[in-house]
Amino acid sequence: MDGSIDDKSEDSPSSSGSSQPQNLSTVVHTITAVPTAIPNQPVQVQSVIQPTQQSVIQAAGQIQTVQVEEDGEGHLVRTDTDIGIEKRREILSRRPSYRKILNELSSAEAPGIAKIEEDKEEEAAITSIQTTIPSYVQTSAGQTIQIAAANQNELTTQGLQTITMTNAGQGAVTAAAMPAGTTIVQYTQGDGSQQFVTVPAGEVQAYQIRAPSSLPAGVVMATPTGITSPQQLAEESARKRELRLMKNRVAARECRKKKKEYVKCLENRVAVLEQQNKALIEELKQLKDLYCHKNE
DNA sequence: GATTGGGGCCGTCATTGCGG
DNA sequence: CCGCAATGACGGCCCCAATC
Repeated sequence: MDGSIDDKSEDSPSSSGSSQPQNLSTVVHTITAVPTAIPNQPVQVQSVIQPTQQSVIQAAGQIQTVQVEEDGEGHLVRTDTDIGIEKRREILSRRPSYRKILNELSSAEAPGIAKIEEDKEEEAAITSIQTTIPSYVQTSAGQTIQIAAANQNELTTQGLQTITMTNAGQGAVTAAAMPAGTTIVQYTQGDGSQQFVTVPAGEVQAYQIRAPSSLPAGVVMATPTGITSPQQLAEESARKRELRLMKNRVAARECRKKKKEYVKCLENRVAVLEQQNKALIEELKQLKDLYCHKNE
């Protein structure tokens, strides 16, 4: 009975599996406080609803004003009248997005925390390349095709440094490993790692190179036209697999990065809330003293 | 110096939810 | 319904500190 808030719905974000349906619509925050310390009337208490990672999507960072009522046993019970239960259930069933969560957190408070942008600039950079690539492919007859960015500095900062198409017959590094005539699309990521996508022999001219907006920065996808033989089909599926793995690799990297930022953000938030809690306890103590002295 | 246990990072696979 | 991005889970690798 020291005025501390006993939040029974609190749960660690990582401990809740995303596949389990959440049944957290009846969130009751029981606030154990000394009844005599608070006048017998509805009290405005600042509480943060953060029962699971799912709810964090909507609730994290929001200091929500809630109604608190006494339950007859000296406990002050919060009643969630301001959130529709159905809507809440719907919200809770959604899978979390660290980006969304972080943006919620940073917009709700802590102006110092930078928002994660939606990679619009990266996409813009890629788009500018994709308009350039086809003309290179069509006008050059294999050999080595170097595509240099118009604005090298910008591209470097956006994660795409160079894109080089090399005829394996001339390629110094990959010639030994690839069948004669195989073409490799090489790209370099912002972190310096290099990735390759193979293009079967004789298909260089038949490819349209495009960079869909869904691809991560630095990825150029080649789409074959008119594949007929089983070998080509196999190569195509292998290539698709490579692309999928590559994209997933990048996605996993991004996801981990976001997750780390999210955890850091939460830790900061915990620190802030602990401070607030301390201050509130202190204030409560002072008010209590004041109230007692007045009655004497 | 060899071994071992923990922690971090990475790649891959499976799953889920969303948007077209 | 399908394709895709996001994410959890898992295993492998590497590094480091502690112990023998």
